[in-house]
Amino acid sequence: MNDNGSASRRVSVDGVHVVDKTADRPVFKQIADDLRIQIELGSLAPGDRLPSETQLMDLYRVARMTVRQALASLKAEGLVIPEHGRGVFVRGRPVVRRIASDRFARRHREAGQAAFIAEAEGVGAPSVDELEVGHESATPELREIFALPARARVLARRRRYLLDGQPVELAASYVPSTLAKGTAIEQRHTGPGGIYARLEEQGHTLAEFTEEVGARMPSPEERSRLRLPEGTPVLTVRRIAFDTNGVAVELTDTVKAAPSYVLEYRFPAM
Amino acid sequence: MNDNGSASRRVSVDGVHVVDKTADRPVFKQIADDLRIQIELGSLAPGDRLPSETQLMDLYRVARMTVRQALASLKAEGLVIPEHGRGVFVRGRPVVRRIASDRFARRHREAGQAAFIAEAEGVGAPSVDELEVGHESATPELREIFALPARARVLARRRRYLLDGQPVELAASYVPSTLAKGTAIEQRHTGPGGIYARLEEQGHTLAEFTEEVGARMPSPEERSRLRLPEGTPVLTVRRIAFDTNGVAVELTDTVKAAPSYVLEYRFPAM
DNA sequence: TAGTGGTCTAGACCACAGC
DNA sequence: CTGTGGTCTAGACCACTAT
Repeated sequence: MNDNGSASRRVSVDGVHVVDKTADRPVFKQIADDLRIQIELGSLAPGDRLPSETQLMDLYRVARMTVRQALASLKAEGLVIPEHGRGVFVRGRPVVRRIASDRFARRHREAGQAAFIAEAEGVGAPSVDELEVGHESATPELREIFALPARARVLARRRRYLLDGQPVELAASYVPSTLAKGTAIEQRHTGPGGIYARLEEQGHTLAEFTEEVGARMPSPEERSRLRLPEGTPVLTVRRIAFDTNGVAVELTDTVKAAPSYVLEYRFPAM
Repeated sequence: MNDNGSASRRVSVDGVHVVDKTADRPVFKQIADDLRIQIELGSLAPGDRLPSETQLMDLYRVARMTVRQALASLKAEGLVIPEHGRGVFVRGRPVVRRIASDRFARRHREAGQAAFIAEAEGVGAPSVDELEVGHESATPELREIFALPARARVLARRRRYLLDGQPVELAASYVPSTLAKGTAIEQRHTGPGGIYARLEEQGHTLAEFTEEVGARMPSPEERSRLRLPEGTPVLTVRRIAFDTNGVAVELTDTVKAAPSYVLEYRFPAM
């Protein structure tokens, strides 16, 4: 577990947790290890407050910046969350939302449900926020995916999804302007079944979706829009819808708070 | 982009990048913003060295810890990588490995290729490392998935995968001991086609896989085993193999360095 | 040897939460 | 008001890299 084999020792002498200041392993890492072990073993349970920085200074006989460096490690690992003026708390297990890959099944569209609504079923009250709809010039990447000529335009729909008022997902959808013109896709409300239902009405029967899943750290803007604590990565999903001619007709990029989501896929062993 | 609207200003006076120490936005965030913008705009390109901490102290007229806090933000975002004694460098775009969901197709097994080998095709020289094989008692979670009685045991295979000598993935596979007993699954080398081929030989024809994809920050142990720089999340994939009776016969948990991987899935629009 | 980042100290003042 | 974490300063010594 330790990089160099010199384990941190949890020795208590007169209430002082002794750290070995001469060891190869930095003191702040020893303190972080010590606290991490207590979290993993449950003596510091989810929701519990860690000792205050002042208390930790006394406990380990170190300067405040050393304590803060140990806490910074735990924040970066996503184990604790600091709350200004209140304390540092052990992060609770997030409520995991399982998202199954049948969320785009035609039966949902026919039932008038857009994908996010189908996902949210039974989980909470879904809503949409910060909706921006407009035509814009296609990036080179989008032009390639949609096989569009130079200077082509796309209809972009950017929005934030909320569940019970909490932001959970950022999404940006793109449809070639030529396909969107004159349809409800250009409207704020796309109608029952969402974009996909409107595309099918226009004769673009959908045949297949592809999804590319990745993960990374959020930008500061994404962190604030999703109200993410420090040390929380995001899952990115790029979904492309293809019609029966194998032509890409729609692309959606989504960004989700990672530890709160699990994406489920199933495929035959063929 | 800014939390409070007070933009950081890149004003250069006598070579000093002025930050507003009275602004609401903390100085270290203003410095981080400044550097982030230069990275995003390309005036600091991937592989470039940032100004040294000493230079940044002079540039912004702040104490060293303030500079270090700004750099710590950029590290946590995964934008830069510090190298002791050399400098802080802009992280290059990682080589993305696309992993398609046909990697478990029977044709690969029949061609004698295990999944990781099929994945690595054309990417580099794959190898396996730190292989541990042994029977152990099943966790409650595994007992539930495999529908095993209390005190049941599983065969566990833990290993690290390398590509061109670089660690890229940690994996742990589990098969109920009753299914693995007496087969090559208990051996270090499972033979052509891997575990799945052996299970099918035993009459457990595979029908379906499910995968659950998530992301989180790595533990210190995972960071060191995957040689991950700070600020790098991991993708977690749990795959379960079901036989034609709908019974779970194998489970594999994998942990991959996130920004280097994209998982691809495709499914019909039905 | 000089320059770099890594660790640590001992202070200071501030903003926020809760009594 | 007290206690909490957030920010910042001005030093110090160390370990690593490159020359």
